[in-house]
Amino acid sequence: MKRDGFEPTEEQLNRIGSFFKVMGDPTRLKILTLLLSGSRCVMHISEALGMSQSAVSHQLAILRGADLVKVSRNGKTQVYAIADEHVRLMLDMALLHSCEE
Amino acid sequence: MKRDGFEPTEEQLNRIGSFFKVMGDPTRLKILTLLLSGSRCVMHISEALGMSQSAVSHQLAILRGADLVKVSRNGKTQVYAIADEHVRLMLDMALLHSCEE
DNA sequence: TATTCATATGAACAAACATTCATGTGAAAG
DNA sequence: CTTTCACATGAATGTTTGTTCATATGAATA
Repeated sequence: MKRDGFEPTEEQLNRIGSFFKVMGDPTRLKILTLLLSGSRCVMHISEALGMSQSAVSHQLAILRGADLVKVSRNGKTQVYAIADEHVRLMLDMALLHSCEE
Repeated sequence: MKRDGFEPTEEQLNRIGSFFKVMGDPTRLKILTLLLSGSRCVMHISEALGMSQSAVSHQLAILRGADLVKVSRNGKTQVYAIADEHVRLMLDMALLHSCEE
C-alpha cells in the first residue's frame, strides 16, 4: 500500500492548505465554475449568483490573493478570469469525480 | 478562452465544496499526507503531529464523514488509511503544484 | 464480569470567516 | 474639474470551526 517517501515541507502544506481552503467555499466555487466558461466582470458575476456586489467583490479579493483568478481592465470594468491551467485542471478533476459512484 | 458548456448542479457544487473544505485544514492535510505513506493508528498520528489524541480524533471523524479516509480494526487499535485513489491523486497533484514556480 | 487500553464524543470557548452596510477610489464621460 | 459608473474596502455582526477538557464507549484481557 505504500507509495513514496516524499515528505512535504511545512511551507508546502501551508500553500496547499490555503489553496484547498479558498476552493472550499460555496460562493467562491460558484464564481470559479462560472469563470470556467469564460471571463466575466463583477456585475455579471454578482447577477449570475444573485448576490450583492460587495459580497462578490470581497470573495474576488480572496481569490485574487490566492492567485486563483487574474484581472484585467476593460474600460470601466474589471474582467476576471481563471488564473491558470492548474486551477482549471483541479476544478475539472473535482467536477469529474463528483459525477462518479 | 472558452472551454465547454458543462454546468455543474447545485448538488455537485456542494459535494465538491465539502471536499475542498475538508482538505483545506492544516491538521487534516497533515494527517492525509502522513497517511499517504501508509496506514496508521490514532495514537501514532497524534504523536507524529504533536497534537492531542482528542483533537486528532475529532478531525479523523470529519475525514471519515467526507469519505477521505477509511478505518479498519486491528486488535484494540483503529487503523486509518487514505480512502481511495482519487484522494491520493488530488493530494499528489496539489503537492506537485506546490513545487512549481 | 471487572478492568484496561485505544479511541470516540459532548459541551464550551476562542479564533476565523462570510455577509451586510456604508463609504472610499479611480478611470472615463461630460 | 465635476460627476458618474464599476468596483474596492473598512467596520460590525452572526455563524462556523478547531481545540481543550472531561467523560463515554467498546473490544480485549484478566
